[in-house]
Amino acid sequence: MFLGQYHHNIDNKGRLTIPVRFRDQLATDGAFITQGFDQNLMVLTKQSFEEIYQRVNQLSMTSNMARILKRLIFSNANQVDVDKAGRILIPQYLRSAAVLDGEAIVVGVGDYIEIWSPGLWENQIVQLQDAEANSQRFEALDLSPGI
Amino acid sequence: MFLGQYHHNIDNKGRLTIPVRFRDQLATDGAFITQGFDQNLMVLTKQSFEEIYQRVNQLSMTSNMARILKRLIFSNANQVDVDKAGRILIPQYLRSAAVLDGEAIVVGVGDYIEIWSPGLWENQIVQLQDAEANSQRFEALDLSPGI
DNA sequence: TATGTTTGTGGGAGAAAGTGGGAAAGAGTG
DNA sequence: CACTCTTTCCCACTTTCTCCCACAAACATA
Repeated sequence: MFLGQYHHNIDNKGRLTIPVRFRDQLATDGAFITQGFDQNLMVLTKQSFEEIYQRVNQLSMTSNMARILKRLIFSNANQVDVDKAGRILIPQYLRSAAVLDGEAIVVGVGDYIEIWSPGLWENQIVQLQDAEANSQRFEALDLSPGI
Repeated sequence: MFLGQYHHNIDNKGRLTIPVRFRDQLATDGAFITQGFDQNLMVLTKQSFEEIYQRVNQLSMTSNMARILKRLIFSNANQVDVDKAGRILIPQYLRSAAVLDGEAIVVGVGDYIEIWSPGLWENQIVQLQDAEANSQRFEALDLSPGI
């Protein structure tokens, strides 16, 4: 389970430190990085990535949207290894896709990890802290038992 | 069951003492802390949190609302361990989200625990003690037995 | 009242995490 | 084949964090 948010540097070789709490889950059987839907990056465990792979591949090839989605996810995907110092190497084209330069926010969102440029993450926080919107969001989810 | 309210300090390392009466329930199989709905924090047992986790994780990645919900819930969450002295470590981003600095009110609200900054808790108390409002405001909630 | 125990709080030492850079290995090019 | 540029691996430093211990206050017990 990936939880929490961490601020880390990206050095001039494009390496990003993965928070300790995330490493084991990624290092066990490899991980994949690809472009997200919101000008961010996603890091997925092998298992999660293969699930998505299956699901996306079931989409019809004749659908324009499906083809675009496939390109977005697969053409930008890359297997990543966690080095001895706990870092991953982010390819240049992904860094520019997510406007990453020097620093990044590493966010745990349950099954996978998101990587954000600090500025864009700030925008997200503003959205996330909108109390009124949140009450609607949670109503849609209906979390009544439990909470 | 978590009941009562306690005033404790947060030291400059971000550690908060958990009242003795709450410890056993949290320490057994770990606990999770996350942002609440009213500028406070919630501490949930593993069991409660996993219920939410399952629910939220089933949402589709291609839904914008689903991604926001995941970020809202998971990026602000963290597993916490109770140390030998009975304290938990509250991450920096959660301390600032709940305006915690130096002291906190730990409140038991049944299934889970809330953590408040003393000032905001005072506001709550004022609202809670408004007898006239209390006689009216809960009309909408149906507490009839047997639901 | 004296004594022992539990709870809350603070701080210090050691370990671990994060970060940067250099050298070796590899790929690409003329 | 030689050269250059990039990539990968390894080492070292600094900072942060975590674990452990110690003290003080509160409480209970005799």
